[in-house]
Amino acid sequence: MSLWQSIADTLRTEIAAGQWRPGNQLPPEAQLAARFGVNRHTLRRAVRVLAEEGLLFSRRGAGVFVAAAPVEYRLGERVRFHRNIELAGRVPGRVIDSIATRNSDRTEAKALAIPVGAEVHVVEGVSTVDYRPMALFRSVFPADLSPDLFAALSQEGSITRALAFCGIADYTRVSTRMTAALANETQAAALQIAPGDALLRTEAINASDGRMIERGLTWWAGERVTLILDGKDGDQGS
Amino acid sequence: MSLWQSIADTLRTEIAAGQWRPGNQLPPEAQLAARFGVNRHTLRRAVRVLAEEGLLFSRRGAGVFVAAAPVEYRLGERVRFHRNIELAGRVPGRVIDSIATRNSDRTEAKALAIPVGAEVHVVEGVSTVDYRPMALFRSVFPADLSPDLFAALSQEGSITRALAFCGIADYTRVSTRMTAALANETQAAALQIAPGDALLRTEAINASDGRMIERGLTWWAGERVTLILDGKDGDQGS
DNA sequence: GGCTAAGAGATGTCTAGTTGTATAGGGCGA
DNA sequence: TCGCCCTATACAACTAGACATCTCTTAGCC
Repeated sequence: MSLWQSIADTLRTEIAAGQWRPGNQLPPEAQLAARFGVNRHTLRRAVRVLAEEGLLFSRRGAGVFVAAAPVEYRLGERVRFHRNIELAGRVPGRVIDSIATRNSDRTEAKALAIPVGAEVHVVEGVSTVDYRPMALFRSVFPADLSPDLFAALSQEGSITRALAFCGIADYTRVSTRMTAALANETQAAALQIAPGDALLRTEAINASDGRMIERGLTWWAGERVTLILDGKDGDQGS
Repeated sequence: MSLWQSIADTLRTEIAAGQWRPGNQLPPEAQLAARFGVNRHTLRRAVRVLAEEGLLFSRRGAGVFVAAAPVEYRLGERVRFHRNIELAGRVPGRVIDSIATRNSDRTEAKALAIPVGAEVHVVEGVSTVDYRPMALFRSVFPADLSPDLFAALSQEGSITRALAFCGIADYTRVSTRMTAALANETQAAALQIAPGDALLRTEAINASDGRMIERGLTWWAGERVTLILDGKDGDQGS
């Protein structure tokens, strides 16, 4: 067996044994290389394999970390991404790739109970947990909710905060639909998974004061998340 | 006489004449093959024989080197592997194969003056000099020395540094026992010698501030090392 | 308190060079 | 014919070093 394979095995068993806890940072590559008595490149190969297996992940400039078990994401009546992730002891993050205003299509119009072609703001991006991409999202808001919404979405990293800025302090989930899908190349690249990997697609509609305010489409990296529906919450619409 | 034999003879006499000094790197195989006007495989056969004789050793990706004379390893009151080897002008190294926590057996408990079954950390690996394995070691530490010891041992390549990290800045040797043994297959493979070759087995107990902190078992490759006891130091126990 | 600059330290990537190993085949003598 | 020596080629595995890029912390300043 090659050197890097035995190193990978050693690290794997150490992680399995709990010597390195999920979320913990491993020693720097140079130190690990010294410990195993190999060149840094050889160690990196072992780390690469473990990263592909999902056991480790590395952040340039920061270090190598033990990947956490799948995130448990609770779908209740009030779903707040940042709060949800923080409650799980993880570090939430959002990267917004684009914000645009355009005319709604039929599906969006029906979901938001607005006329077909009415203006909507569309926000697209990636949600991260512990600095790893976990989901792609596309949120659609009626443009007439507030004249400030577009600016607020551009400035705030959090949708909840943007809505609060526009006077929408609270909102609840009206319906959630879930389906499975396979990642195409674009999605796979954004989520750092392989094309053809499993995705969990959710469509959520949020309302405030009886008015539909958001239709959120989310594609979750299947292997990194477990969605949880409990109690009476969850699937109410159809 | 075959080509490879005459090449081996040539190299042997050159080494004996001091043309290639101990520790020096030989030209790459390709260059040597060109010099002798043979294929690289033919040259490699000559090198292989000299390596089996102990005159040369090769490191994949690094080169072919002239083996050094036996290391002189001084057993004083303060024994520090890295420092000791560096003082001899060699390159010290340690490869840690495993780190584990388990319950102590009777022998270990007695040596460390702890209750039988008390938790100990056990570090096993290979000590190298000039990138060649020179000894197998097994160090046992009381687990209650410091809660950080396990992590420190995992991260540091040096036991001295790991102990220093846990606040044990200095330690001295309480006793050293030495016996001779024959290498079994496992040991021979790890030390890159032949089964049945001579081993030197030492048992050292180190203490700091009157507290036993380490029991170190070491199996030295007999032909690669000369242990030196001088003055009043060394064998104090029995 | 907040902002900026600087620096140390970490990973990412690239190039180059070296040994290890596998495969295939020619030549030669017992 | 068989075994051994040697050539030839290719690729895998590993080392070595340099440099880019990013992160994180600290110090200094306003």
